[in-house]
Amino acid sequence: MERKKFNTSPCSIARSLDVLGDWWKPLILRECLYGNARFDSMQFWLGISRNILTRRLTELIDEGLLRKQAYQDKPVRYEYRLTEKGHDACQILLALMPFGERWFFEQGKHPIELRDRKTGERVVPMVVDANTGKPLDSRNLVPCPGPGFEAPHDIVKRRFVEFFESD
Amino acid sequence: MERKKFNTSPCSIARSLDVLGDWWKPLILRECLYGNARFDSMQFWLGISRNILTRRLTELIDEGLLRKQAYQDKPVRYEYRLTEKGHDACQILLALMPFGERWFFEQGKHPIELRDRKTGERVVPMVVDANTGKPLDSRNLVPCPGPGFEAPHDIVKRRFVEFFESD
DNA sequence: CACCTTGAGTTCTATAATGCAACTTAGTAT
DNA sequence: ATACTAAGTTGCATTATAGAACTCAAGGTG
Repeated sequence: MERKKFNTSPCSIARSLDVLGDWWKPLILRECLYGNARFDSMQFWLGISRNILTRRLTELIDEGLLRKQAYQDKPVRYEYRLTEKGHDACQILLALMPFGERWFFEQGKHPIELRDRKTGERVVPMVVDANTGKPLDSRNLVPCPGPGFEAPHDIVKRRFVEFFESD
Repeated sequence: MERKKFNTSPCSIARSLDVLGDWWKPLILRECLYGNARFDSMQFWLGISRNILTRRLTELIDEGLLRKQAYQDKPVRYEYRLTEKGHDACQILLALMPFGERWFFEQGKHPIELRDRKTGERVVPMVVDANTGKPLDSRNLVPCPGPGFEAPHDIVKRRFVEFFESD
């Protein structure tokens, strides 16, 4: 059966996952972010099958995260570059880093770190509240219907009753 | 063929994806975060197949993101709760939200928003640099070998030459 | 000129994962 | 005695994935 789609789900997380929710796509974006933008090179460093890489690249282009650009003619050769949307998606990669560093490597033994391109200063991604600048703890958060919430009332009620009754 | 594993990759992103990199696991975590912690209810709201849900839940438990807890005996019934690691993984869900809101919903028409459990204040996740508190733009970042980087020198060189030559 | 190499894909095949529906099991309610 | 609920299992048809081999166009080499 075909994979379930989330592109009509009333949830930002689900819709984002529809575009990014597999193992390869975020890693392909990582390679683009790292400046490794060509087919064979990506294939080598990722260890991905070539047919799968082809498919993922066209999906990422269709979804607007990458664009294909020729870097030479005769023979024409392409590289894949991040669009603005693609760069925005990299925020999610940045959020993956501290989680991975914390749980899968010894303290202070992370294999790769980020630096500012100009200053060379170390950069450590962290998720905060945009309004207060304070770190977020998911234990203190509750989901609420936003301005775009549309659903039959009984469903809403059922859903949010469930949200709030459980603690 | 069996899915490729990234759990030995020297990359925090790849290792994180090994645990979270599919469509369902982050959504299951979302349901737990939203307080929707029981099998049938999850299955209903997610629209996931029951056998897949079973498998994903046991994987999430094995990976230490969830724990199974009985909420009644006779008959014994369970709910799934986030561990500390699971709550930490929710940071990634938080990072998915602004991306989804920006690219898949009209401005100001997001269906769900987060509020502080105590104050009720709206909370908007954002990825910043932990040191400066400034927002991060992936265009200004370069990856560098970290303290835990271990690889034959020629590989390192090839890899990072590629990193820096581009652009 | 015949052959090799490079970059970027396609095609083919065996194995694994997914979605769907139906079935199980233990205890409770009518 | 039958129905219902929660939490799964089982079986089956359809897809997706990994891996390897093949294609194609252009340039370089002996």
